[in-house]
Amino acid sequence: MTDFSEWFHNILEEAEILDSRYPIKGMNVWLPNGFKIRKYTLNILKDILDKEHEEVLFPLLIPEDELAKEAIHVKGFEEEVYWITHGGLTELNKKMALRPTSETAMYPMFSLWVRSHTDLPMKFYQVVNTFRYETKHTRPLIRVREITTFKEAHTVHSSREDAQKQVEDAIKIYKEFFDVLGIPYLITKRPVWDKFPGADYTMAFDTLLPDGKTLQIGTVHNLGQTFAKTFEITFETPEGEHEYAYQTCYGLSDRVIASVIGVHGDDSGLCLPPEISPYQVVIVPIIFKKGGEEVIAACEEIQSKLKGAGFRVHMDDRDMRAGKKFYDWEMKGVPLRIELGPRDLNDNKSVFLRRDTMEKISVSLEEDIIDNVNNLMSDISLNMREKAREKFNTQIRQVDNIEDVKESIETEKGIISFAWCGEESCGKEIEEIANVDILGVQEEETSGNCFNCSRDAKFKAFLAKTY
RNA sequence: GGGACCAUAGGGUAGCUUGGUCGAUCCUUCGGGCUUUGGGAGCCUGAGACUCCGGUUCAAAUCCGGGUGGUCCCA
Repeated sequence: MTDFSEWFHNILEEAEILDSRYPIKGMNVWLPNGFKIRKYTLNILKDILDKEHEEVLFPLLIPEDELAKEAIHVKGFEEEVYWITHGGLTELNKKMALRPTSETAMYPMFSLWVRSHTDLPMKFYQVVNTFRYETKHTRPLIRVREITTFKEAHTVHSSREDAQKQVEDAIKIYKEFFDVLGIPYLITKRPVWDKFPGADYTMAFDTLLPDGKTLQIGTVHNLGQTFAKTFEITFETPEGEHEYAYQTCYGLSDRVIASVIGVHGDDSGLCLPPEISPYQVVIVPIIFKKGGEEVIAACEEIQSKLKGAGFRVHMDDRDMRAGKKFYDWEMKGVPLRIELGPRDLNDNKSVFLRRDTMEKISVSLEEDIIDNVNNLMSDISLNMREKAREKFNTQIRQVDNIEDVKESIETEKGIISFAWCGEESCGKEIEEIANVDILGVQEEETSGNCFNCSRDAKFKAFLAKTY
């Protein structure tokens, strides 16, 4: 994978994930295969969220005055809001925004819903499309004008501690989710100048793509009482007082799919975790003129067994050469391929090929195929996760001198950890010198001095080239 | 925020500098036919393109301006 950009662009098309030729910059069409990956991925997330959250759906349009209410927040988005100015030929009295995110759509309603401390906590999420007028270089799934899959959760609490705990819970939820997908991540607290507009602080998940640049794949914000004050979200305490609520919100987007593709993919194409692969098993019958029926019958039997056990199975009986089918399904990232030909049938066996290792395994047809496939699937998941994590870890390294950063990042890319004082002016300086972004900090005990300004180091911090 | 480059069949490209040879090249893809099938088969046959708007010119894929879209670099 010498040029990730090109590889990524090609694989989206070849694996029929999405069609980026839609005639609006930064807007793409989900194709059936991509849509399935998206669907199964969402199912995993929803299963986790549904334990403690309620799913809701808010309107796409936000009236101008609501969007403008929270000054800091709106400032953060003003350059990239799409506006609806007309209804038919009539110019609207009040413009309406296409949501860039839904705080200002939801919170006026929260203000109506939240009355008493007994209403709290409230935990909602929705999966919607959001719009941002990107003027720079867009790229499918990574930087788009229509985020087609924005999963945003919003919670309301009666105390600062509760909100704080929710942030931790949200991080746990996202960890669990990314672990299922085998996507490694670095969790940091974003620097103040890079937090969500209006938030007290922002926790973020970053992963690494094959070109050594980090991709932000999830964020968790503690909103404190900022929005509650703006939108008058108050509750009555047990003592009969009225207090502003405490809020959090956290989100994931299409970038999750981009990271699955980027993190696990290789020169053969996609490599999908079984959990989200549209087909988990593909059966390829090797057919000759003679004996074709027996081979097909044996394949069909395997297929129906596996389908019965709940696997997503496909038998590829297209009229082409077997080799072509092999390349095709490898490119599409199907975790397991089962080949069966007359020779195998004679020996009462079949050939398995696992996509993650490209390892061929001879499997007797007498063994319990369901157990066998089950084990392989969990093995593949596990191996993919570990392989990705290992690779990720080798790309995080510590650098002790600001002088070395620029060269280190340019030659080796990846993520650099360093001791940092935490001062904004110093941070901006580091970003300028090294031509990178500071991802954020981890708040653990740190001794020594800031590697730039030599003041006492307060944090272990991370920097990288980012998307 | 600033700058550079690019746009030719579904995808990837040649042609553009020096306008006419273009009725546009090659690979792939797609349709039909024969033959094949244990790692991208072969042969025959057919389909498919000059981004859009305007300008210069006897003549524009080719030159000029703008729109849209794409790619990259710097802040």
